[in-house]
Amino acid sequence: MNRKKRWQPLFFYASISGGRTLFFDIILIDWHALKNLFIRCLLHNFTSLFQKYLEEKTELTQAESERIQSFAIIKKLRKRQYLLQEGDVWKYDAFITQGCVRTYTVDEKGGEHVNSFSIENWWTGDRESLMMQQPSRFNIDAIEDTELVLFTHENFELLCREIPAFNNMVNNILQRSFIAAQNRIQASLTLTAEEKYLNFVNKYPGFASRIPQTMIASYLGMTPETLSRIRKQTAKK
Amino acid sequence: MNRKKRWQPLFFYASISGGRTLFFDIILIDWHALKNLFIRCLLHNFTSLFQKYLEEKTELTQAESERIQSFAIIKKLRKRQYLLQEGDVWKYDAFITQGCVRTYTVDEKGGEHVNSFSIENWWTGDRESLMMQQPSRFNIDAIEDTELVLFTHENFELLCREIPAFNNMVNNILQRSFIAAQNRIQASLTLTAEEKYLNFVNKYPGFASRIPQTMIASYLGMTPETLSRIRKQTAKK
DNA sequence: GTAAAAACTTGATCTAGATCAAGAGTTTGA
DNA sequence: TCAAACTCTTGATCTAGATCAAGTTTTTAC
Repeated sequence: MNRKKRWQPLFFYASISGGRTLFFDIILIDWHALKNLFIRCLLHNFTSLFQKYLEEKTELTQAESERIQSFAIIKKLRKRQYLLQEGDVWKYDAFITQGCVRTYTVDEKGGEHVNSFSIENWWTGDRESLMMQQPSRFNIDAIEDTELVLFTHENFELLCREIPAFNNMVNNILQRSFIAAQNRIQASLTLTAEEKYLNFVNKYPGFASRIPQTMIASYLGMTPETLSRIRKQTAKK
Repeated sequence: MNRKKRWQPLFFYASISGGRTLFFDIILIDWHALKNLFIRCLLHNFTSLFQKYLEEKTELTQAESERIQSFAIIKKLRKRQYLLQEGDVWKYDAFITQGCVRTYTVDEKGGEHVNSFSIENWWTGDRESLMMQQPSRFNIDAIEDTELVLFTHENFELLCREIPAFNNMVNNILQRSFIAAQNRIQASLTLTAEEKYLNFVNKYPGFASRIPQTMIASYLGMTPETLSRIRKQTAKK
């Protein structure tokens, strides 16, 4: 299992009648950037991903769906831009339509500890700050350029009360988040560093190639050096 | 902060008019057992604690409250008795009225890893097994003699649908559980063994004297030996 | 296009906490 | 009531992963 090289060859060729293949060119291409480009081209309206998510997760009438959309606030983040900074009170429920975001704390020595990653089709934010209306201990910033749909918490609660299907969806997400957190605790208690990494790659395929290793190491509770060595070892096998 | 001795002296004496004190006797007494005895004497009906909890957490009509009680299944566990065993599917929502329970996994070497403790006024069970209707990876057993109120999940969901206040309470618990799990992850990533212990004692005063050290060590992700040494060190200060 | 800043790798050394072992105290159950 | 089974403590030793340091590659920004 070799490290995915960022730049990879792309071959251009044409198949001509008679079975011969005419070779044009090879260029080196950054697959990840290309994929992002495609996704952007396809999404003429980037909230449509949220629309699609709602359709999958819930059964809404047209009116309900429009009601939800009417409360949606669209937000774009450039890479490294903050969504939430430590000390601020978080006031939203946030759904990611495109991109990737990390939630982390900074300790007194300046070390960053990644608490979670969130990508398209996931929710992000600080529930504790939101619920208790207290300053957040977390920072949230964008790992890639990111697009979100925000709801103020008042609107969000209103939607929960008005639309049972929406409420069910929220409940469901919360349960899954809790289960995921439980599993993470379990992993951190029982697994070795190597097992933690393999478990992560296995559970979230795609994350590993998209998120800087330093951050993954932090998420898994180890140093970047250790992760680098583990990757080297596992690549051999 | 010295280790709490299980058997402690209790002095019997009387104050006589004129300021003299008449001394009777000293006996050694197990405060913990005595406390439990008192609690049991006071609770002529042990579901009343659940009743009290509901009254505190929610605003229910008399009818709603009776409806909830009508679905309640009372269960008693002796110390060490299982509530759930690995491989079984968990089908309830469970509220503890008295006692203490632990949730843990067993690894292939036979080592036990405590995932959580739950005491009076808390909920317990395996959400993952319940939600996905799949065999549980967890064991739950009683650390002390324990009394619970169970609801089958169907009844529980019925109550959630019927009684908005009940639904809100459940939502609230879930949010708090999720926040607690997040904080635990945070602690396990950032704190040293000693800090983890102090954080635990600080956050859950009362747990430390009630739960065997081996289990606390496991919960905190360290060996009993390490915890023993930490306790010795912090006692000095 | 290029210099500065990040991100990643590799090696040498160190340390918090694990493991192993053995004794003392406590609880359990026939 | 007493032996067996836990639970806790303490010491000696070991090790996974941290820390420190220096080189290489990749990304960023002017």
